[in-house]
Amino acid sequence: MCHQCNYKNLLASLDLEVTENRLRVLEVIGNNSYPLSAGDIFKTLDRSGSINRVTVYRILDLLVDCGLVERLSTGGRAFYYGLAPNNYHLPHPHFYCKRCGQMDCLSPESLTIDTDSLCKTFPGRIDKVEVRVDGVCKNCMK
Amino acid sequence: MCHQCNYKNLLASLDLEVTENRLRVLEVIGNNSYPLSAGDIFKTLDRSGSINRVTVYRILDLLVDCGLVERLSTGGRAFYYGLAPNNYHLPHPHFYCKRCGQMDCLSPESLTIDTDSLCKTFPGRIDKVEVRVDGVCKNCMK
DNA sequence: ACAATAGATGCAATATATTTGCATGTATCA
DNA sequence: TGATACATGCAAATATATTGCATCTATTGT
Repeated sequence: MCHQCNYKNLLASLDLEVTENRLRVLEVIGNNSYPLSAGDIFKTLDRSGSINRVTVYRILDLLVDCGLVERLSTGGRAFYYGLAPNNYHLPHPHFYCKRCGQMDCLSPESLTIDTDSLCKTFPGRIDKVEVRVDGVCKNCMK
Repeated sequence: MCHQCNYKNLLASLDLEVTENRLRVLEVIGNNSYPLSAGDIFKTLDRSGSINRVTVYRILDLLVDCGLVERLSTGGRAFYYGLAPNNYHLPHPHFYCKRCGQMDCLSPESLTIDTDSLCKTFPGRIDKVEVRVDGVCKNCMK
């Protein structure tokens, strides 16, 4: 998703303490081309150096709250995490394979949606619009 | 969502045994104007006459598998269930209030999305496209 | 530099939603 | 009518996430 972001600066610019663990979580998410579950992230990190599962959850909550990371719901039970949309990464839909559980990013143009009129008329607050395509991926179709 | 459906016929037409419990689950879902969680459905049913929580889950799985009911993911941990789209109920997006957890149906026109080109070019199988708007509802904004 | 404070992390326990195994009851079919 | 398949219930297990509390670490004010 993003190989050029300076995660240290990103954290600092949001007045968040720049800790090793936070950087590691951000890097795993940012270096991956598709969203990962908290469990995936934990496993990856724990291999490269010990970390507690709860710490991962807490850092994910933090990063979602501050808008750096996007929490995606799947057709399955776990949330998946990817870099949040920003100037360089446009919002885009995701594909979720119900067979292998992998989530893929679809291109921002693959499914376009006009949210303007809804946002104008909706009598509450709209934070985000999530578009997820469910099915079976190429690999699992074989 | 639907007050005219004949649930007995619906089940029978799909070669499913028409049991009291299945009818009750279908009625709760169908008579409600917004999707409900398995827990909500269980509580409603258990008040009007005993039923086991697991039975509710199993019936929901069955109804989703046979296409009568749609399983929706939320920004929260539980799935919500509503009548599946059909000739009379067009597919439509949903609004999820992260504060009170209520899910509402949005009109099919409120957010339109063109899935044709994706469906034609996607190298796997596409079963459904789920569009969810997250935010805070009118009530909770007060 | 140093004590005081806030924040980050870890560990154990807990919560929540869902699923599984197995026993029993009920409907359907030959 | 008996055999079989399916539906249901109960208890236990599982998967994911959260909380409480203790401890460690970084930051701030002096």
